Amino acid sequence: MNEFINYLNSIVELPHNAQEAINKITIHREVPKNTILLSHGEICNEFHFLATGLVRVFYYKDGKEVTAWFASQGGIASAIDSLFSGLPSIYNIQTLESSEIFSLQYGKLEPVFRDFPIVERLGRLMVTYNYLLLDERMKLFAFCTAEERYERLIQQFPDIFQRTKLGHVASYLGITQEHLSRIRAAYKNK
Amino acid sequence: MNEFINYLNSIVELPHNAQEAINKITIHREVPKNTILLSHGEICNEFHFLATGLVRVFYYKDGKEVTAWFASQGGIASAIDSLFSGLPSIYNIQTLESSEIFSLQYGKLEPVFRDFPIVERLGRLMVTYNYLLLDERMKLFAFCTAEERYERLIQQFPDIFQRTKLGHVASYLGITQEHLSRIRAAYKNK
DNA sequence: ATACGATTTTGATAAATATCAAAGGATTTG
DNA sequence: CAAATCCTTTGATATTTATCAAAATCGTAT
Repeated sequence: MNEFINYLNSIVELPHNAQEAINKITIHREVPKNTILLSHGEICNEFHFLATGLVRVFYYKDGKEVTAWFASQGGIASAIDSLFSGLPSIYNIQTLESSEIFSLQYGKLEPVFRDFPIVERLGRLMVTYNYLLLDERMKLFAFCTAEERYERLIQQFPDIFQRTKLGHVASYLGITQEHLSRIRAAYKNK
Repeated sequence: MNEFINYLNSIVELPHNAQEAINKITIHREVPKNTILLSHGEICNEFHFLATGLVRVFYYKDGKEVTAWFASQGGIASAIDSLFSGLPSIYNIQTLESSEIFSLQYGKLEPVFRDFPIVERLGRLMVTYNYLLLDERMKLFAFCTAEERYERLIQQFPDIFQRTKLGHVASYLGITQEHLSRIRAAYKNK
């Protein structure tokens, strides 16, 4: 039993042989800081569970990097556009800290789904949960100001500014680095 | 066989008995225009497939209605926050046209999942597909201007302006009605 | 057709955010 | 430790979008 299986079990309790089957198609490794796990244009066929560390998922818009997602301890990251479609991804995945990662090879999951319907359910619940997260984020963008988004972020991820550069966070919030810097400055005087 | 089962079959081919089981927990009805299918604060336990018509999913932000989603022919609509969590929803669902709707009673799905693992897969793929849709929408908001969002919308949903009021569309695009009106005006001179 | 209510557009102004440039601070490296 | 590089902040200005108010348009019921 490892952190990844632990995590999966917390969503749906898996029988031992299903755990084994998943372990067999999972790669466990320590990845140094600033490693590119996926470059855009490539096909993504794994998803990553972070036992420790920090990664970002980002894409390019008009030549600039835009952070789509951060994942840290206990979080997952992948290029879902490609993972789910089999087409090349627009996303890049990069470690921002040295990270201990469990990478599940999605392409090898099919027989596991077939042998263990419970894993199909696990997959459904995981996507569902992440849908809700994205829905939250969506609402935040659709009708909240940059400042409200900032507040929410530091609440959910208090140490993010200590762990990565401002520019990465700014694009995650959908604003420029300068604007984020000013929001933070205004915040200190409260 | 009906439109709803047809739709499900297009995602995953279902054996006949699974189709039956789903049909048994699905309500088929014609709903008049402007009907509220769900009010915020209620628990949502069904999701709706639109054979014809148009609905919007919306919530309140600072007293104002914000459209989160439109669904028309062949689309689905529900208050996913509640459907997936069992908690009261923040969303409202309203028909904008008289609509022919298949409403699947989500709470009765559990035994169907158990009897037919293929339905579990169907569920996973449906959530997955909708995750990708939401991801698209998210990217559109995170780093595209209102005008780019407008362009994308008329491309995907050319007749939306004929079918509902401007205000509903504006909040879907994350802008005010006035601003949307001006974008449209600027567009005509092209 | 006319009048009413609802919806959309237009106008003036204000607020939020971006852009570009430069100045400060950190951090790394020789 | 100093130089070089990278990152963050600050300043000035421009653009985008919101707000509030009024005018124009549309749809519908008389």
